[in-house]
Amino acid sequence: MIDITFPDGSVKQFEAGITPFEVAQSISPRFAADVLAAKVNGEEWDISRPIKENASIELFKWDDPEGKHAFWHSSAHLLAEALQELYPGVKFGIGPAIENGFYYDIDPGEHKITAEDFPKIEKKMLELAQRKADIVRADISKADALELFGNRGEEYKCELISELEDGHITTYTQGGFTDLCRGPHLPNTAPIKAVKITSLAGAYWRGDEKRPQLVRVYGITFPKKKMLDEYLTLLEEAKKRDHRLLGKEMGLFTFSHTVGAGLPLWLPKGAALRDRLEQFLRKIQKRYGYLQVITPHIGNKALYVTSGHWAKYGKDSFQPIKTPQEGEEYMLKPMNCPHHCEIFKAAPRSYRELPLRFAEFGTVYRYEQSGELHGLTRVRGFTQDDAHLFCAPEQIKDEFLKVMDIILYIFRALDFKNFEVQISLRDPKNKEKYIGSDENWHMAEQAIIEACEEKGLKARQVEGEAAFYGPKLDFMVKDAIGRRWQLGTIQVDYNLPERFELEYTGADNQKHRPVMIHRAPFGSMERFVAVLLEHTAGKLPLWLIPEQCAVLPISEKFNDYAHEVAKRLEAEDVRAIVDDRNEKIGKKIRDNELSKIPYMLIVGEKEASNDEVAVRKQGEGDLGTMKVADFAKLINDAVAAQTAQDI
RNA sequence: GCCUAUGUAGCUCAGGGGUAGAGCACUUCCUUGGUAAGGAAGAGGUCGCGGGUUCAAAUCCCGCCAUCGGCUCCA
Repeated sequence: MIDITFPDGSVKQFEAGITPFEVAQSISPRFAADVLAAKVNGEEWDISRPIKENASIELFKWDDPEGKHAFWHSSAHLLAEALQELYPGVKFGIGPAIENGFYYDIDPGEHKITAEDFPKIEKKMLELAQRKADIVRADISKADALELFGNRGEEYKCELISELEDGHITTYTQGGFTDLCRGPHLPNTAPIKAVKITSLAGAYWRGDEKRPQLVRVYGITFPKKKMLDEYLTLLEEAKKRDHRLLGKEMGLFTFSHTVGAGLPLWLPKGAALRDRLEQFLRKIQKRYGYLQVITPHIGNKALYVTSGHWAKYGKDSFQPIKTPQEGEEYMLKPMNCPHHCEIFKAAPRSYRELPLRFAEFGTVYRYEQSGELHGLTRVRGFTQDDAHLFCAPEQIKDEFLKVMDIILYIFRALDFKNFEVQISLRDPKNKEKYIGSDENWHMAEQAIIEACEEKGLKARQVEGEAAFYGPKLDFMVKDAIGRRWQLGTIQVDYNLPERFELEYTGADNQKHRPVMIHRAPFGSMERFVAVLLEHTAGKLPLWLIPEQCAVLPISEKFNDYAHEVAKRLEAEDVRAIVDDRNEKIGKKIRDNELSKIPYMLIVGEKEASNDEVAVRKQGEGDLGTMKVADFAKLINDAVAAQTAQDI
């Protein structure tokens, strides 16, 4: 007999060799039917795999990420099995579960797979699933594994096997398909009831652009047909929140082939929106002792040679412009930091001035690869809400905490709840990719980790994600369809002060080197607006939205009054438009509801004679009539409440 | 940069070797209305750009550009 410890701490005895599925059955057969995966002593475990010793156990259902993971991982195998049957001779790369579904990378050989083949693949997968084949785990020696996959010409699998440790290699087989795999998996394919192949893409083998490109087949599966339908509906809804669509509909920004790819043009409403965001941040930063500076859009190439950016990113920049006479080289600035370093150097600095915080809405230009461009989230010209804090080493943590306050304040004000915090560390195996001493790297990384702990922020630490000059703390937000984008960022930099030989005089009358912190709470105005649009589905908060209300005259007789109301509202800083089209009031209400304008002010005979407006709130309906001045106050109070800076 | 797909009116899209189509939006007229679509008429496009094949190309072929979804990259 063995002791099985449950997550709540209770212990039950079972025969050695019992499986997690059987443990679940001992609790309730209905529960067992829902269990998809397990962890035994913290190790991922198939629910059909026997437990031989005393162990702690966790059981996962569909609602647990671990449950979905096993479900989709087994689905990836099912996809591979289907592809193997449909396209004999395909070679397999890897096929993991992902956040929403799974994929399998394949080398199709002479076969050509297109989107038209999806229904065929789905049908085959369902047909295979309905055979309810057991998914069987087997230990295999490295030599046997190499032989097994080698005989099938599975060069990619052999490469993976050759890197594995003998004695820790397992395969999983269902039906006629055997895969190199660590598991865990479902006990059989029966629970897979709904299948959708979602897309096809090229993907480099092992993520290396110098290696062959495989075909990545994406799919998603569910235990119920209804769940798939719901998922597809959700996807459709998400597509409507795409900032590229909303930006067009709302008249915020556009692109022009003639101006160039990745170079956004901000339309009047978008520019005004962006300006409001800038003013909002400016006010906060003023409170925090930031000093606004302005620097040119270009800089001498030498500046970037000094900073190290030329060596690192010279090829990825718009190439230098040569002056006609002297042949000097200037670059469109790809970042603001070197300029700000020069501002620091413009005067002798004393420790009494520190921390010195230079802020600038600085527009930068980067030659992003063409395939990378994406709406406003990845562009070639963008404006960072940048600032560089020059401080003494012992001030780092405090400055860091203050920046975190600003970022968290902004996220709160704009109702960003689902952000993730990531500490990006150096890849310890690839130190040559970074510049700066080991000691400085260690100090900076520790400062970030401690600052997060102090703020009680749950941060994910990721090695290899640091900038080449220092570690960073990033605030990531997902877009409408689940892609992660970095917004706010705080980066410690010991490197630039060194390269620019920045110094200040300390209390000891000696020269000291400051530390620099780069930070941008929005990240970039472009990306922030994009993510904001997707999060709000275009229903921006009242203080930001381009048009706060529309005045709707009941008939053309009241157009004059409507325009007068709008004018009076504008005078009170309320943004109003007039819908004086020759349409019935029902039509105007419908159109303005759909355009998500927060308030409609309906004016007819009654209102015109009483100096009133009939207020209708978007999505909520008629609020009754009020004086024009009272409505202006209502809007302005709401705006004041939304932008109150009670930090 | 790489792989796949797409590009027709302001928007959403249909069509397809031989007068360029619809709905919505827009303009004008009728209507003058009270909380989610009143009616009529009109205007609007070298079918992404450049080559080629053809008597004839928006349609077929090639190249380029842009865009979608990924990969790689992201100071």
